[in-house]
Amino acid sequence: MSAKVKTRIAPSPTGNFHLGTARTALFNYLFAHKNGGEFICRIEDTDKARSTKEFEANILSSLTTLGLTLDGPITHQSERTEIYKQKLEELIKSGKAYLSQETEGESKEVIRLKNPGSKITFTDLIHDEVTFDTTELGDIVIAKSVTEPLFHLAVVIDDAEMGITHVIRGEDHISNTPRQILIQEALGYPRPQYAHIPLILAPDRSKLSKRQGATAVSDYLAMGYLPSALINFLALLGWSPQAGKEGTEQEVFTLAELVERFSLEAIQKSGAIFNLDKLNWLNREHLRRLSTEEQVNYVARALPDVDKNILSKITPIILDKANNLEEIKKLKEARELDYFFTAPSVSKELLKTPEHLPKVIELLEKISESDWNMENIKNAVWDYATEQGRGNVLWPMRVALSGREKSPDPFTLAAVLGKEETMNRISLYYV
RNA sequence: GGCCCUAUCGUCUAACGGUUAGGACGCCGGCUUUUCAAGCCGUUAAUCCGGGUUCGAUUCCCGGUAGGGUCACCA
Repeated sequence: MSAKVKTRIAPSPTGNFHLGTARTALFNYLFAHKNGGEFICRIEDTDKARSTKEFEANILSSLTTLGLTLDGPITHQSERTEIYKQKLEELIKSGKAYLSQETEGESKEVIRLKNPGSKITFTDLIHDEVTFDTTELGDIVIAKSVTEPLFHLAVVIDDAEMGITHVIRGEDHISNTPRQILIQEALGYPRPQYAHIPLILAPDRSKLSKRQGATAVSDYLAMGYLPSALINFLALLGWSPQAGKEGTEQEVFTLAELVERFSLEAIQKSGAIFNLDKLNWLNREHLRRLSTEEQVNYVARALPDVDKNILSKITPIILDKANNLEEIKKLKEARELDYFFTAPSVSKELLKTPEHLPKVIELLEKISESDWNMENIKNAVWDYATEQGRGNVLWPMRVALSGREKSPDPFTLAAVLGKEETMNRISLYYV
């Protein structure tokens, strides 16, 4: 009989929710759900000096926004000193740990674990057998005092007491594992299954840090990356849906679809570089899958001052040009969107062949207000444009409307601007 | 430096020991109802090196090299 699968994410609130932690959380979530188990969160706030409530709030809200729901209450290590104290006393009583008088620096007492000094081999679900010689570790410090447990001790006690069956965490913890197993054995706890996932790397293959740019999930959320896109991207970083005979070449997934396909076997052994190009592509893909209303609301986040009616007309055009909110803001700052709101002033040179404009006006005049749409506008000028050379007619028409060398096509522009505004703008250059 | 982990296109990755080494992003090129973008199509591009084992190694073993992680009274 095997116990029900239970996984956890154990962030310490000493910084905003990191991309790497998010991916670890995702893999824990996917594994638990795939196996009908539970996924929970434990806040590791034993370092009172560095932990803050603000960071904790950032971590929790990021988790929620990403859709990584928890299957149990959130626990705080700071509230569990009683159990640590009890276990610590137990260890000391049995002689497995002892009070050690430190002579270096200020002299005071800490609690050390008596290290039997053996080789420890554990099975890692991703790396297979891993062996460490623990002799060189010495007697490790497990607490500053009976009421001040250190990381390794707290982790071991909590994982065991909370019934964690699978410890899925970053590879940076792989060398911590033997010392935790030592504590585990002293306490008589069973050993959970371990899976150490490779790290996320910066483009220069170094550890992803603030130096190379944003590392917090909340930063990416603020830049307009959709939670679903972020999840999708993180999943593909180190895990492959192509592996195995059930493999697929599909790349765009929802969280539910990821749960369906996930397996630890398909996780890569080596580190993966964070590739912004791919994230942008995925964000676009997820943006396209949003409903029209959701898309308009999305664009509104970057253009809060724009009238809703206009916004709903230009949303498809904007989403054609931008991958995220930042890019939309840039379009606005570069005045690329101005022609949607105010008539441009256009130089005669840019119009190239304005002599065709009178005819264009004549043709457009025949369309009634109620029939004013892209299809009809195009039909109205198309034959004339084809006859005169399309560029000769379409170019000045488009430039009169946008004032720009580059812009959406004239039919789209005219439809968005409406009949009156379109006629006014073109009439300005009536020769 | 000790210990540990890792090594397929630029990047993310696929390939029961037998494949023209596949897909995706990006790049480059082409197509389209002017331009830009989008879209569609296509091209370019990889098994770190050296030894084994084998009829046959991307795949298994050993060594080297390179990269990463870790060596706290942080987590």
